[in-house]
Amino acid sequence: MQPYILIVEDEDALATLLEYNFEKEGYEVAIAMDGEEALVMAAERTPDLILMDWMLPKLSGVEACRRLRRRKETQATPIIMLTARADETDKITGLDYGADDYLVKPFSIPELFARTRALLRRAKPSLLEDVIRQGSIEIDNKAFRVKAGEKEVHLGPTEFRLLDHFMRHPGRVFSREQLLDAVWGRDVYVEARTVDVHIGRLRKALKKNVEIDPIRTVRSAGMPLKRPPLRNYL
Amino acid sequence: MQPYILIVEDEDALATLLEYNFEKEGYEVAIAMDGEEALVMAAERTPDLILMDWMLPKLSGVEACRRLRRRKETQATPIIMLTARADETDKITGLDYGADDYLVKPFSIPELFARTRALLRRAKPSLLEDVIRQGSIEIDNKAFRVKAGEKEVHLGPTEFRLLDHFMRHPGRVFSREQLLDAVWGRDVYVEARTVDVHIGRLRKALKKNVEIDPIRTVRSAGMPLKRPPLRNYL
DNA sequence: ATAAGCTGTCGCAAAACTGTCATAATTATG
DNA sequence: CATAATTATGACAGTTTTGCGACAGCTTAT
Repeated sequence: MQPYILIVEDEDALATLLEYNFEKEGYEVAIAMDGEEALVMAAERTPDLILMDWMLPKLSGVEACRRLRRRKETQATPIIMLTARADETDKITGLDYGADDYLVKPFSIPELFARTRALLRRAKPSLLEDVIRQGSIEIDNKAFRVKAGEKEVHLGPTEFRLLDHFMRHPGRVFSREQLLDAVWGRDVYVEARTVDVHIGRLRKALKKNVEIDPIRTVRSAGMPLKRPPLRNYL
Repeated sequence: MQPYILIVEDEDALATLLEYNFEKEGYEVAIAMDGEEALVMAAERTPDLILMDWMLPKLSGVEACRRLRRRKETQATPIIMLTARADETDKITGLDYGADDYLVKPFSIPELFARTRALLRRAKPSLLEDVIRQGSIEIDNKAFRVKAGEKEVHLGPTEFRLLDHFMRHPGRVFSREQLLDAVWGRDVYVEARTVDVHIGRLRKALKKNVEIDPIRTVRSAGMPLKRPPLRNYL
């Protein structure tokens, strides 16, 4: 499953920016606007990682952090602190507050991702697992293998990446353009219909071992709509 | 449906860049090259959000902004200002000009998206909502799925958009013309009666799993009145 | 150099959707 | 209750879009 991240940030713009980026990266995101809300939300559903601002209304990040540590469920949950002042950083990672890492604003999104992944890898390696399962299909990014049903299936590189993309975004519908962007890469000039061909190849390869077609086609008609999408199932 | 954004920017390169990115992100985009055009276009069709350059030919962004605020339709429309100079920023969000947010050039596209989403969430949350439930019907815009009762229903693109439109405006009555505008798109020439046919198809599709007809017909007369409507029920 | 595996394009057939009409049903009205 | 208005629907012919086999160009392994 996708890692579930709780972002605790009162500044709307930053919260949204983070939410946007994390979601795009494949995380499931929730936002709390202050320390109290954070505690409530964390209690409701234990996050896999918490991203918390140092300064927060109602209940400061420090205090929230401390209380989270007291609860059994969130005791080991990785917490990354965001702080505006570099001179606070020492204290943060100290034993006092129990944050696992910190970033000084402004920070770069890629760096945040890197640290997030690092902590997640340590705390919940399974979440970053290279093996994704979806229904009766299983894809292993590390070993470059795919199993459908029980048997192993051989896919070409492109089909593999395509399947991987679908598996990482279950249930979502993508337009040919989006798939080209995500699977072929931006700035690659390929005919949009080419996607169809590869979808076809992927389907054919999977079909041999799987009953129902895992890929659903969503049609869109001409004029007013701009999305002729293709999507992953379950 | 997709949020409709009006971009007011005279510099062609930037305008195109923005258009490209927003469309890719799933927005419907229109571009105005100067302040006057912006006013005209905003009057023609009220945008869900306006992105406006600070410096514009004919009518400055500031003035355009002010005038937009005077009109009832655009009074609450979120406006993001783009400015080249950081030292102007204070004034922008001040009460004087009424912009809701601003960005200093150069800005990053993700940040622009983030702020856009933030403002839209505040102003029109329903626009960003992916799944809408209404009674026993559920429509998922991300996955392009519709559930009625418990079962999944397959709809053609037009029926899907039609249902989506109804679901987003529960209880409201629309004339055939309004539906054509909203669902088919402006400037599409289709016989008004065609709406009936699609309503029929939609009904038939839903009927299979839902007891009562969720779409109510409201009759009205021809000439003097402009509303022979069809509407969504609860 | 040859074979084998992949890729991106085409083109055509199949399938899915559309918009109109004509006709049946309904609802309003006097 | 009969008539006029309006909407519901089945049928249909025309389009648009997707599925897919065929093919030629490349790259890599042998």
